[in-house]
Amino acid sequence: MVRRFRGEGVQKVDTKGRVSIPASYRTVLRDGDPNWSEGKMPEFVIVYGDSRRDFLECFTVDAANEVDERISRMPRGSRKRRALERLFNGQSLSASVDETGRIVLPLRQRQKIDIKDNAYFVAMGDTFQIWKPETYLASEAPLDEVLDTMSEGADIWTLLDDGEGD
Amino acid sequence: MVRRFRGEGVQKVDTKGRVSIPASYRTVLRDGDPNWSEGKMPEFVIVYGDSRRDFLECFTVDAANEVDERISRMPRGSRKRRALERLFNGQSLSASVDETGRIVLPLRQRQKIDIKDNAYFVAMGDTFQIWKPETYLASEAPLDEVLDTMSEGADIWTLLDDGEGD
DNA sequence: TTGCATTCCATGCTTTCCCATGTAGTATCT
DNA sequence: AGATACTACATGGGAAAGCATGGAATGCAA
Repeated sequence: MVRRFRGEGVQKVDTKGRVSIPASYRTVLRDGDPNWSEGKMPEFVIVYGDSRRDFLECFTVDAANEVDERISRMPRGSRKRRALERLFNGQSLSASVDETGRIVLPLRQRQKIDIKDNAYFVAMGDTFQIWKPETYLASEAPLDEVLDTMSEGADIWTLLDDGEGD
Repeated sequence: MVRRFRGEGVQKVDTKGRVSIPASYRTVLRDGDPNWSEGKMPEFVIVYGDSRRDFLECFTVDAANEVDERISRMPRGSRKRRALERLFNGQSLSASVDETGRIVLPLRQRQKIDIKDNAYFVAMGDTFQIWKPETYLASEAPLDEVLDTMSEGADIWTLLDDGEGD
């Protein structure tokens, strides 16, 4: 079992686009980078996608390789495969953490998700996401309904037993 | 059957957020950590959740993996799954017991449940919870009603036979 | 030579590490 | 039984390391 990203929070983005990767994420990135060795800093993959995506999705090298592999098992030339290839190979970039624990988010990507000077990091198990804080809050609002409509005092973990459902 | 957490009680929290994990819990944490080996200290996962939660919920690594697995079997992108992912991946952190049997509760999490210098530990079978003592007492009050309504001298274990119910 | 990206250095703060102490409870010895 | 030695646990403090962040200096290219 591989170590998983955990936790969420805001990080500052300076005028040059530099952002600190939360320290706890860095160790996961390191563990997930087969090329990493003592003294070097880990690399990872940022998928930004097309205009429909309003966040950046970040993969460890291992996780990215796994996705690549799964794509390569799809029927060559199928529409689904081509769509995934465009997203995952085309609309992505690789990044490398620097000695101070930061990466530089290129202007293009910052503009894409409309980030100014704060970025919201959210762990998602084997990936993590980078959002404009306001966008994230808004996107999560619908989920609050799920919680709100649960009977008072009910334990959210009961959702685990609900099987399918919406 | 895995070993289960038992017992409850207060522990001091110092100015740095350090709290001793009750010794009896530590052995359970150790047994529930597949990565544990002689000499190392066990890790576990703390779920803090959103503003609706006023306690911290702690999972052994094994228990956390099981939850992760169950989440991963839910339909991708469904609201329930996303709510659980946010809770379990995003609003959580992993902790590691140190050589003196303590963990550090980050300031953010302490403030979230309004803990100052005492924390109340409550065993819940395969998890345990950390509460602000006063909050816990208040939350337990409703349960007293259950007992109050039982006929005088009745054995509380009869509840076990009542089946589902409220 | 102005704009942007990459390095290097600087700082305040948080977290970790290491060592120390008090107190039970238990074991050992006489 | 009583005194002494041990051990495990809960807790505290100070020093060192790590982290998030900002700014200046350097390199490079349109």
